[in-house]
Amino acid sequence: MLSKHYDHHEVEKGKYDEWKKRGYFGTKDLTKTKFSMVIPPPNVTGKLHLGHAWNTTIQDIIARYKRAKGYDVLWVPGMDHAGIATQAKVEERLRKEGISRYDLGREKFLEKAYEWKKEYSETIHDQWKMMGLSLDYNRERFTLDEGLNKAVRHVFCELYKKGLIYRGEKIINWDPVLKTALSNIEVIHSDDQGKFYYFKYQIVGTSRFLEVATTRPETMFGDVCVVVNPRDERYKDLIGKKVINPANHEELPIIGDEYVDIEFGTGAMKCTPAHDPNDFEIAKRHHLPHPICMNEDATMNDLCGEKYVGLDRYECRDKLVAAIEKEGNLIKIENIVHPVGHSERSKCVVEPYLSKQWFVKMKPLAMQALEAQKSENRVDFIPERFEKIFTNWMKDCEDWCISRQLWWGHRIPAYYHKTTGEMIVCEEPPKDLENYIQDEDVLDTWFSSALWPFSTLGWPEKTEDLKRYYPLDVLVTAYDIIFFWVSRMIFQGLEFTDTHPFKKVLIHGLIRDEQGRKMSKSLGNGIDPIDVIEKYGVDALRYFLTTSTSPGLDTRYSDIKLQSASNYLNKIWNAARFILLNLEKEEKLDIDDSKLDVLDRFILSRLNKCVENVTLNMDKYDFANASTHLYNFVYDDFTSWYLELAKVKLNTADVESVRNTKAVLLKVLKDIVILIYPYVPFIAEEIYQQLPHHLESIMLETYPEVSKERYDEKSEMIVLDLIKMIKDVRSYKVDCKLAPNAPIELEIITNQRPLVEILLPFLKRMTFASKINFVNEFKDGNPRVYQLATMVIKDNVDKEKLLATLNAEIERLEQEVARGEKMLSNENFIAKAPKEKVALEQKKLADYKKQLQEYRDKKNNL
RNA sequence: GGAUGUUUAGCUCAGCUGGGAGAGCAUCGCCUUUACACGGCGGAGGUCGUAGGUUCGAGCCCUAUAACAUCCACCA
Repeated sequence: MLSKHYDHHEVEKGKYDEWKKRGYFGTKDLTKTKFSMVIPPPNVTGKLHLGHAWNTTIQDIIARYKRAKGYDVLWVPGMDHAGIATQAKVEERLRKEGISRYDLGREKFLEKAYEWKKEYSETIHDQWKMMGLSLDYNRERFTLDEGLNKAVRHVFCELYKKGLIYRGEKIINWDPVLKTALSNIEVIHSDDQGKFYYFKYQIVGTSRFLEVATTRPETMFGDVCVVVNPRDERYKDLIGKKVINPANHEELPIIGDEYVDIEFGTGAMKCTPAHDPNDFEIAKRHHLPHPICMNEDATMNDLCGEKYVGLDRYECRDKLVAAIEKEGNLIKIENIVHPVGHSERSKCVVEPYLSKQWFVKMKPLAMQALEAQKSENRVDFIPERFEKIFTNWMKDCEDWCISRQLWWGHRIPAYYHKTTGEMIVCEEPPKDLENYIQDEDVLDTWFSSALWPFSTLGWPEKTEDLKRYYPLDVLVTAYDIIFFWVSRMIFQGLEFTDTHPFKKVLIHGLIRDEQGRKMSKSLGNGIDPIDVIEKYGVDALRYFLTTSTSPGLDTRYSDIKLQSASNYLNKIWNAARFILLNLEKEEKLDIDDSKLDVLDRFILSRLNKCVENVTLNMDKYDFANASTHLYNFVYDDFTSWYLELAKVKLNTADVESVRNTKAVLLKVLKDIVILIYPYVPFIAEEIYQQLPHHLESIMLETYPEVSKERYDEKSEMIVLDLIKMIKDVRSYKVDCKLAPNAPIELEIITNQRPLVEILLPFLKRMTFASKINFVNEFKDGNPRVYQLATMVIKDNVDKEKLLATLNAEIERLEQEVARGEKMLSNENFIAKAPKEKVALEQKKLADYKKQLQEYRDKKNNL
């Protein structure tokens, strides 16, 4: 039997292992329609946070819902090796031991990285278990495992053959701390405080100077010219002349190029082709060289002269500016705020850097993806607006730099001949491998993640899983990785599988702290899901995460909402407890339709409408709305009314009625438990196991179906009338400062006496009425009008008070009548509004008028 | 510089194709009624950011505008 209070520790115990052991998480029935998802593989860098909890709970709800709906569900788990992120963590750990990765060498370092992976994948598994995720562990994958490596090599080589992957020397974003290239989206631009240095460049052969401004003086060692706009009247005569670079006193040509903005700065720009993408383009147009002036760690190289070689770029900047100032060539320094790129991982300022890297040519792939959005291969974004974010990015994304100067990752399958230097790109290493050196670089993590929807199913092999489960039905992810991941899966999927990788992508937001700030390590405002689970239970956490949120929007963590979720679960728990206390063990309880009374028909009607609304919203992946419908049903219709009224029924001597009431209670409870089960599987299973005649587990149950024949407007109307009467008596008692259980007498006038008589025992019990009399007219008191009857609460209050309440009621009705008359006297309304709406308003007006008359009569009779 | 989102009760947020403003929490009052005080019952609380427009009718549609948030972007 259920304990008095719901104890999440007790409830959660042992269930997950049991489910897993019995194989409920796997696929089995090939006759069913398939429904497939893959988990967004978490990085093996550390513990999972609330964002992961949110993301995976959504998927688990979908998986559990779809299983209950009769689908053969596949949900593939896995993790991402997270190249840069993990390597940085491992290096950091080594550094604490006083070792660098170079001390270990590639192979030994990778061993350390695998140790790290093993450690954190265990943590992640523990967390998945805690969250109750129904993942199919038999199909778990890792982005660096052998199968996925094969997929990666295949894709690389195919794209290379098609000319969609190339190696080239371009300006890329260089992270000097991690010493690797980055892709454009791994660079975070922020407006930083900086300085704008104005220098004098002496024009050769004259004593005149050209003023040039820069934010990065240290790059002056790599300058090849000064550029002005040929339409700039001030400078156009200078084109072809030369100036002295104040940094190294070398001569620089002055050239003309339309790129330069006449209005900006001094209108004369220094040009550093190897350290700025625009400058690189200019140099290319003018056939100028592109000398590099920094090393990989952003220290100055030997191009910079003895005084500066080996200095860090910022140290060099300060020294150089001081030197130029000493020579009298510094004009001024302005403080400015300008956009500066930072490495997503190391946070350091990225250095635009000329370097030989591998790139994916994006245009053709992007075009294909954009075209597909207009076809049946489209991916539906939920909410829709995220499609625009995706297409806009696709439209003008640049080539994707995929090579990383790291060790932890998929090594690029390119080989260079030791003597000839010839390069070959091939899936399997060349037979005479001893004559070749493999490319040292590894691929961007996202290169392998992009293949995740199909590589996890065995692609490029034509596996049974691939045939049956691909493409996926839905992908669930937060909006912050649309560019990194979603878009890349889409174009790779289209390119290699000829179909969209998933039909729908469900986008959710990010979780913030209670003040609405992002959770971050530096703020120390992160919340560990484990602590929340300990305090409120995983069911409450899951319920909070998926119901107090709006599609696509961020949400705030809220202790209060978790409390509230936990209270709700306790409510269901106790409703179940009450029902089970009233059931005989193993009693066979089927609803006998011929014995249903108006209350039963009422609750079954409401239940079916609830099931309809919940299902509708579950199918739209609108979990907040779905849960609200259920919540309202549980609180209002079920526990506040049917359950309370059923207590009266259970106390009667009519054995058949009692039995049927129990059957209805059980039916409603069971449906509620199954409806809420996808959100809160642990408590649902616990209650379910207490029900008579249950299956082995709630995981094997089928979702309630709507029975429209249970819809019963008349019974609803009748019970709502009863409810209204009860509520009126209750508020009357509060108004009169009477105790809720104070005895009271009621008088009723009705022309539907048989119906009303059925309601009497309930009215009596719920209002604590000592007497209810049917009368033909009221001698005094305030008549209250209902659909079925008119009712007076007998009391001995004085006339004045009665008059006051009558007047208040009359005033309210007058307002209603005025509203209706105004609306209906509007010719345009009559003419243009839908007929049903007009009819409805007319009926309402008539009702109000009738009521008003009754109240006025009563007042006059006083 | 572009783009998107948000703005509704004290707080956090719902409000579905335009047809009488809702929930949770907080607050006030009453109640230990045998499922639940992690509770029940009854209240109070809103010019729906601002200004126009469309419409018989606008929280919802359109146009401006403000504030906040986020994303994208190579201005030296």
